[in-house]
Amino acid sequence: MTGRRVTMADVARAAGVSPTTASFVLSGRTDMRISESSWHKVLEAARVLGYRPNVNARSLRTRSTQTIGLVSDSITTTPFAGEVIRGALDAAYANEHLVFIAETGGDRHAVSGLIHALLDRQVDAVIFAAMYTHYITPPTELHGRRVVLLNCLAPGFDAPSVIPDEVNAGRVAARLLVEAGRTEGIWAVGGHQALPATPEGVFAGNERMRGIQEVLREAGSGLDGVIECDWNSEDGYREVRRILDEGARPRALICSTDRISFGAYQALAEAGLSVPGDVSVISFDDQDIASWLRPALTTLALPHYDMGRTAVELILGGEPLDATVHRITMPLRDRESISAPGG
Amino acid sequence: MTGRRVTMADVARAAGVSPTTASFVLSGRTDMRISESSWHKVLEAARVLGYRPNVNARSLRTRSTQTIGLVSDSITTTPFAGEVIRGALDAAYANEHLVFIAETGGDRHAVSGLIHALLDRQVDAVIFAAMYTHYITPPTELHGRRVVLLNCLAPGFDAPSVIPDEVNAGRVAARLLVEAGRTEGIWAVGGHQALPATPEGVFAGNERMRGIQEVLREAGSGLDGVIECDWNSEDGYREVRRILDEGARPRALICSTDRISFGAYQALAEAGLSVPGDVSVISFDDQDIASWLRPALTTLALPHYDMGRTAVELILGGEPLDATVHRITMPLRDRESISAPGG
DNA sequence: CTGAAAGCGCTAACAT
DNA sequence: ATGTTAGCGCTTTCAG
Repeated sequence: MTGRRVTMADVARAAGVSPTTASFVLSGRTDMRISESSWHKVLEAARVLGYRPNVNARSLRTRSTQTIGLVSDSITTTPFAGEVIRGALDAAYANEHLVFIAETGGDRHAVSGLIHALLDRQVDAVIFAAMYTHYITPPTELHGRRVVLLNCLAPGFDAPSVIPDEVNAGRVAARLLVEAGRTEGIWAVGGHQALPATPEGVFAGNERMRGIQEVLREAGSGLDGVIECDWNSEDGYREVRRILDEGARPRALICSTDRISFGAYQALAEAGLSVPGDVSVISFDDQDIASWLRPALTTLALPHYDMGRTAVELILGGEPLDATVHRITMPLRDRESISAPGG
Repeated sequence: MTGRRVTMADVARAAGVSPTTASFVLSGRTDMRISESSWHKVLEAARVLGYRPNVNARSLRTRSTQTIGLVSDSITTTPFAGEVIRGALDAAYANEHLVFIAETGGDRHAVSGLIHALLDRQVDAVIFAAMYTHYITPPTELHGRRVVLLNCLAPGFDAPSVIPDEVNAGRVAARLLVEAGRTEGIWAVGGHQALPATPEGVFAGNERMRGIQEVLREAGSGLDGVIECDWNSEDGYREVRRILDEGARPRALICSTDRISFGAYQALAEAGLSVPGDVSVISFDDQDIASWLRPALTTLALPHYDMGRTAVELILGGEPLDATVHRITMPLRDRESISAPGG
């Protein structure tokens, strides 16, 4: 764009050496021996002329563009999307790569078009990311390519997956309650996310519930109730209000998302119930709002930054990309919404 | 990546024509006349072989990579970042372009490195974006290049800027209050954002205040007080609580961000004041939380999607990029936090 | 209407 | 230790 760039030929000419020599010193290769003086002359000429390599031209020979594509259904709209992008960007930049971001908006047709657009620009690999943790069947355009799956699983497809460790997050949540002495009156709000409206193959809820049940069982406890509802603040409010109205007296709420917790806080407040004394709340996600709530919400953070970073590191790590599933730890944000009963 | 791609030479050979002919039909050019039969043979061969052009190789001759770079200080972390990216992506894809996203994290050194990385890959243009609406001085690497400034202004730098129309948003906010009969007891929380800690050159607050003052003056009204504080929920809570404790009796709050409004709601609730009856609240930004609050928050939305889209459209629109400032309308989200006094 | 040939900026055999 | 040359996949002038 704008103005002819100085080429390697320009540098070679200015330095009084052949393009070959210039190429060797500029790409810092040592397998061909170059004299001190040539070395210096080339570097100096490059500096003076402000030489910069044309990565695309180079890639024509080397078949590597130092470029990664990240396609997703709607990653930029989701609250944490920025974090996976940021993780990916950081890891890429640390390895002198750049990343194309592409978003399909869930449109099957756009998926194909975007992947082609990426491939046409010779990306070294593509990260295929999903907004919800769920099972997918990767587009055929991706078969046989260097791919990493992000926040989704594709059994039978030969590529690594990077997903949050939901099972363990469930365990940590339950353990926290048990350690606080909250072993009865425990309700799970949001549950398995097993609703008619829920897209096929969503499994985050199931995994969390598995971890939760496992720990509660070991502690000789269990769930008083599981409310299957959508993972938003409105449903959180409505459903918690409903069970309260129906006479339930929960002592602890395990909310599937911070949005549900937000709604739950409102319903609890209206019923004159205090958090964490009357009802303790443990949540998942760690959206911004979790720290704004009063009392601040204890929650297990979706490790989106680490997921983005890990995906890129797998690609650039040099290891072959096999179908391993990488479960990324969901860190506990221990805040103020859990206490001993009445405490 | 993986497996040799089929080249145009392959297509030409399969179709029994020269590379030239293949090139002409595959790029759909009509200035050279090609026979019906050659035309058809080439297309058919391309289809059968699954030919896809190598955009990078092509760009070597055409000097266009159909690629845009978007650099920002920390766009991915900011709540709406996703929206500007999404706007940019949509506009780019509609024109068969792809976009590199790069983030500097505010590090001066990284700015230079990232812009070089972008330029080395021959992007057709770069969008330089800022998290806060403020004045900047563009990095020297960008001088003389095709550039669009996003959410920032750089007087003297020859590139268009795309920013939110804050002045008019201020007018709309004030007008709403006046129309609801809220002409006294109006406080601005957040104000000009003129704090010691605020980075130099931030001007969104100033512009809003200008619009607000202008309309209130015309209505024979004015502000009872302006609270300069940070634009977050904690400060919103603390400052509103403070003026309440000091005996102020506000009838309307103009909050600089939804986060401030969130804090204000808490302080108001604690003081037993109802929204919108006792105190009406008008806000700016339209974060997710605005619609979750009860009553839902009336706010002027930061037009991030449109800003991203506009920036790309300027680049691809064919018009030369002059130093025009494009002010994008901030749409009103008219919800439930404003009413007539006592209403 | 079509093809041969040069060249975009760079790398890599192969000579020297 | 360095230069010559070919070629990556594509476009484009110029001949035919």
